[in-house]
Amino acid sequence: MNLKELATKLGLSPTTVSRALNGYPEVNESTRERVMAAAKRHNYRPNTRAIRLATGRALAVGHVIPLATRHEIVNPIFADFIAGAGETYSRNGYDMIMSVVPDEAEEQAYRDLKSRGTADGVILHAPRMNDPRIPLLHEIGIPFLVHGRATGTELPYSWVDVNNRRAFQRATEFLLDLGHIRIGLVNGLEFMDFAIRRRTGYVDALAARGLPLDPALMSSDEMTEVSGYRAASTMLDLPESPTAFLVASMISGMGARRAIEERGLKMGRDISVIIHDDDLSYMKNGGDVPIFTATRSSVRDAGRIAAEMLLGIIANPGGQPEHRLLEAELIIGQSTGPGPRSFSPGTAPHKV
Amino acid sequence: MNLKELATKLGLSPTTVSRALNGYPEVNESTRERVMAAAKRHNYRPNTRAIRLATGRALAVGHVIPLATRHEIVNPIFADFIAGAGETYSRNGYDMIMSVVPDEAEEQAYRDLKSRGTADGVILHAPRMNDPRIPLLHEIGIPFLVHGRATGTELPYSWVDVNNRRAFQRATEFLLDLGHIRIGLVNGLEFMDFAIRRRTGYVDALAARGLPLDPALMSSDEMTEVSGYRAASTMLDLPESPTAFLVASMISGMGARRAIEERGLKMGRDISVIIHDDDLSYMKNGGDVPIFTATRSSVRDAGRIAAEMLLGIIANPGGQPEHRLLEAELIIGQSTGPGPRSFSPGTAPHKV
DNA sequence: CCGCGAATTGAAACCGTTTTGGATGCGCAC
DNA sequence: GTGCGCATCCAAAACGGTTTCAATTCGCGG
Repeated sequence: MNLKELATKLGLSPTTVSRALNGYPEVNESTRERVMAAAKRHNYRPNTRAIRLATGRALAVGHVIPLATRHEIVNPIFADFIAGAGETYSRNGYDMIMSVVPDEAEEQAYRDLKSRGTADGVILHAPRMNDPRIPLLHEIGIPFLVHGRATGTELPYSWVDVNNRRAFQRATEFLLDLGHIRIGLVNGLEFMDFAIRRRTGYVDALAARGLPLDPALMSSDEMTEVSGYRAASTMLDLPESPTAFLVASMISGMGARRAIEERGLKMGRDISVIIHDDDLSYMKNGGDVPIFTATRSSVRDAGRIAAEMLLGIIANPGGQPEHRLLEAELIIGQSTGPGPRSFSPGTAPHKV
Repeated sequence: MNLKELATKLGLSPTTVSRALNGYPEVNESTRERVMAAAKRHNYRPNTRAIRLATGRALAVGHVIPLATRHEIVNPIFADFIAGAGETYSRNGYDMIMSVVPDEAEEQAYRDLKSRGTADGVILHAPRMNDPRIPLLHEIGIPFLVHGRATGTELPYSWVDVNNRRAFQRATEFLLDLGHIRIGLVNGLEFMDFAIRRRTGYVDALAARGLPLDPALMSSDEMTEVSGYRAASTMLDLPESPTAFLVASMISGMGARRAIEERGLKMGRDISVIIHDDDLSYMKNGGDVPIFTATRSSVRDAGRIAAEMLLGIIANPGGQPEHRLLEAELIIGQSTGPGPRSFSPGTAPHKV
């Protein structure tokens, strides 16, 4: 059942039927009702392919995923981000199209999205420092929104990001307030923008209290269980081992916990741990009582917001770049407790 | 730059240019070369929207993801499956479109995919027992392929699946051969088809050795760290606790390990653990020496295969349903060791 | 020299919508 | 009665390709 058939069935022209269905004002209310009713009765769905061609819009948003050596980093949070964004797209009648391409084909993938008219806009994932994709997308001239930010990029662009620096700064302060002095940082790979910012937050917090930085207490690697375990193990075996950890993800946090427990220590009592929790639907940080104390920010919400912002940009391409900085909550769980300083007499705890 | 412009620039008709580019035989070789060169020079990309309308094909495959209460189950493996499938789509010039919809809108989502012409076929994820979506897709008349199988469904359908029953049967036998008699099953939710089959494998292996089933040693829940921990803890606290576990996923395996280590036991020495490993790119089971002994089957490969099969079905809609059963490997890691039986004199170990 | 088939090209229809640019009829003010 | 504005509808032209059907040219056998 297509528009023309529906029109003849109604004794109307396709023009009128189209206008009636799309809510144009120049059609008689009674006609409109008749059309609507007939459309529903024959359950007519307009052919998307024709709409796209006629309107010149793709009614779709693209996500390019390089099949990269290192894209594992994105993966765990990817599903949730997609879920949030996809929800928004569906609600607005947009399709979400995902291009999984070999690393070296990423640029071409973006170009094709534009030149073949497959997508009206794209979301850029996992930005790195000086990310070359941002100038690229500018050059191509396709509306886009970045999930995260790219340190070092001068060109303007719209983004949504978690305040990673602030989150890790607060987490560090929290540990310091608890009396911890030696705090290990188990960070993600530091060419990723978010990891750089988290490190900055950690460094700033220590500096603000006049505490020295110890390179031995700062590690950076993929956020897997194994690498979390390794980093924590190494630090725990130091002569002056840390009494607390700041860990970049839930998964690496589980590795850190393993290292701790393997040494007969108890997390939350002997060693404090704070993780960053993306609030993934399949990886909940406990129930009402969180297992880990965490800086939490829902990546699914971020996806929703990102999609909304991008649709806004698509609708109004000329506008100013928009930014949205999401604050992470500090969730107190069972993995943190007082540190050595809180017991030393004469040392007053810092004010919060 | 569109076809018509390119044609005038070449002094040819759009017809000829189209044919030249699409490899039709009735065009002079020298003309074809001229056209190809010009197309490359002006880097002409045919407009996908127009192609779709003209050919009546969507050149896209749909994945419907219900934003469900329980779809967490799919999530962790979803990213990898998608990566595999998406790779295949890209190579074949197909788009992957994902519809994230509220639970109750799932049926409508499939109908729309067909009636609005957005997709040429769909992949059905995470089938349950008597899954109603299989008759639905039949009724709609859209080519589809199921990742997994649906016990209880009589209608024919194409699928790709891991031999879950056999994998868990072998794993159980392996533990039995090691001398374990009391083996705990930490399964996924048993309305999911794969969980049913795994349980069957476990049950069959025990039955084959004439061993009794103990309901207290069989649990079923979501595959999270916490529920793995809970299930293992409960069993370990039984008067007659198990000496080995069969666990449905890497994540719940990490929970089980925590329960074990929390009790001062060592995995691989005191308690054996076998998990199922989907070989997720962001969740590797160790490096050269796997941490967990595991039944392993790459879900990314499954995605690749699924996509290829589906494209085949789309190209040849009349054909017979195709099936592909993937065997899981048994990977020996550090989490398994001899059980109590292997020490009892007079009890010969079973043959493998 | 004519006719025929093969090779090569093109004109025009088509895919199913939207959108432009009228048409038509009617009421109403002058 | 004429002109004008308004409400309502429609024919036809897009959109950018593919595909059908026909035209043209050329070589060659009879």
